[in-house]
Amino acid sequence: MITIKDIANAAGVSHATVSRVINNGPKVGDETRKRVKQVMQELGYRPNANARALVTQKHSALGVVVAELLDPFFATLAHGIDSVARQQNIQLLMSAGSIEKDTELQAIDTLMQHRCEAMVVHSKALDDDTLIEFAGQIPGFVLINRYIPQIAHRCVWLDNTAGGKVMTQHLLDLGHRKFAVISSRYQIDDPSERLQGIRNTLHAAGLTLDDSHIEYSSPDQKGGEHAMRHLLARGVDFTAVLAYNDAMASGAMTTLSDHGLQVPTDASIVGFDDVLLAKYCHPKLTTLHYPIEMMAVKAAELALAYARGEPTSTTHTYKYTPTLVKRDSAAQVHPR
Amino acid sequence: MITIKDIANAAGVSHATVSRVINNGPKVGDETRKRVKQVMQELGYRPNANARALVTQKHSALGVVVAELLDPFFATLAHGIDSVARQQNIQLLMSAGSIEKDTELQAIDTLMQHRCEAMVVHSKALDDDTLIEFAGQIPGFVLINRYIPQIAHRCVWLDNTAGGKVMTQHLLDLGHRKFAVISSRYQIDDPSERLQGIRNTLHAAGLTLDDSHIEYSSPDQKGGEHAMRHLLARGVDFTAVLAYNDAMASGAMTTLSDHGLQVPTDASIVGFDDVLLAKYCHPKLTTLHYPIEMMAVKAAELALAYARGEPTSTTHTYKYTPTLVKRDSAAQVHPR
DNA sequence: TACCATAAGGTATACGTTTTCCCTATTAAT
DNA sequence: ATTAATAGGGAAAACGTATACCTTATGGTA
Repeated sequence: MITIKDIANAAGVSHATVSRVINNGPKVGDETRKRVKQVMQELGYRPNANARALVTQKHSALGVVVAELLDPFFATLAHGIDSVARQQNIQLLMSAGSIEKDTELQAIDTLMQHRCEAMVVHSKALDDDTLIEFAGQIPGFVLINRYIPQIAHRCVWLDNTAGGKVMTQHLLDLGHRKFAVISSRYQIDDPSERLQGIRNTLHAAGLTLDDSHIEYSSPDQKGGEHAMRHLLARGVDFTAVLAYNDAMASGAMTTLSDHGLQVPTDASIVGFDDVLLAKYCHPKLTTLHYPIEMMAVKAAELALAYARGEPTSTTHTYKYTPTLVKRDSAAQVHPR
Repeated sequence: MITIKDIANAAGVSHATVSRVINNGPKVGDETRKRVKQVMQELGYRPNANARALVTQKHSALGVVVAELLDPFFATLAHGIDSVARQQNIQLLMSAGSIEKDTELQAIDTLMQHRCEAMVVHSKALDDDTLIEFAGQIPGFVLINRYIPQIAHRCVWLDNTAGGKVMTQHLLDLGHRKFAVISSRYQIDDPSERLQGIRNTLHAAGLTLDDSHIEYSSPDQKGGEHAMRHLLARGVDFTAVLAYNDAMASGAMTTLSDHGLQVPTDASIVGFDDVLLAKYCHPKLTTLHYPIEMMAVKAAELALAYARGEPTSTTHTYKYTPTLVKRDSAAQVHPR
């Protein structure tokens, strides 16, 4: 592999000069600059990124830790990050953390070994303290989909409680009074925050949500089917279902349909996330749009800005709110 | 950041010994080894991956170039690669190449700048010669979804022609004789190969496919809708539709439904890829399963093996064949 | 006892950059 | 004409690690 010295020899200058040309540094004449560039071109020089990172003590790449690449939600997230990385001509170092403590930890650790200065992390398994410590060590450490007060200016997050509120209010407005909830069984904040939003809103309307009307399951299609089967088996009385996400909502609809129940005639259902699925399942899902791509872009920009040491407002915080997308799965309550 | 020398001092050994401990090298006594490890633990030592890559002249990461992270197809691909990377405890360097010559070139170039030895590349925009040259320079250069004879042992690819054949044969078996094809307008090999398979099979059955029965459009939902609109507008007579992929098939179904036509009663339709969408659209798509995850795993393993210089069979080639998944969108031809 | 093989570990160099400090002409200022 | 400033560029150190080569005990063997 051809190095800076080869260029220096071929161009009859010192390797310092070549380095200056590469970095558009000062102290090199127009003519020399041109000649060196010419030689680099001819010899097909490719700077050694590792040597560079070593001497500058920082890796130029943007590190990304997501839970699971397969999930369309994370694909969208990755896409958002990629778009700013590409725009700023920056490489992506990506790992999947699979919502397990060890894996997430290891993913971040590897990034640190590369002396990665900017990273966007989606962590659900690690505790606040651990993340706060990382934030202290890594200039461009930004969390996505998580809010930790102590490092609020490093968090780009969704207001789940508001989401719970919006979806519930929509169903209330449609005249529904009997609710069932299909939630995620994972012990992360999101489900409980959304549930809280739901509870608050029902409470304000003079209703309460009995625990027996909540079913917990895995946050995917299968889990949705499963949860709905339980709800029906237990004879829970409802006209509206609040699902943790679109996948669960879609699964629930499958089960309803298997039992001869029509959506939205016999029951309304509202999802969360607004992934592709929501548009293509039948009936089309009324759901909450999760502006994840927008959030990902913000997170990436933030991470890179912090890494560069740019003065970013520490007071400003990055909260996003999901918005209602009305489609066909939720309708006016059907009079019995 | 704490280095190997700090460890050496604290443990009262030379930094060479510390390095040996890190790499599980020989020439270090059990006791010393333990002590050094202890110190590393205490001081929270994190090896500098850049220094390492510099001195060893190679980056340990596995490079990945895909077209577009958003596409579930590539998400699945990425997932397959990630699974082997994780298993072998290797980091992923990922870029999106977006099927543009420059971007793909730049993605590979960046990977080379990092002296990445193993890479799985999905390139549709670069020409054979360019890729052959990269293969010559990079030990672990593996192409996925592309076949180039000169570097056959570096290619993990799908037999598109066989795919075209299988889908056509299935519809023939169901009694269909009037076909329409919805293809991709991109000038890459896949569409024409699949079309070739379709043509061959029809020919063997004594039928021909008139050019007017083929509609080219962008390979997504919108493209499928658009193509089907054209087909209907032009009054093309068909009972079966062969779509380039599931997204187009799904779009085509939307248009059919908008025109009051039932699938599969009025027209059968077969997709390609078997992405999530195929299972969740309505009716469920009969399609060809693209074993992309399996292929991605193979490609990643291959890339890493080549990079390590392991003796891999140069004679063996990695061709995969899509398999038919029967669902609800294709049925016995309806008697008029 | 003398010799050698071996185990354990140290010394020093190289990897390819960036960057600080220094040197030498040339030009501008007095 | 002399000095100061500046532009252009070179020499060398540093980044953190791996490793080839060297040194020193120690134990075994003839």
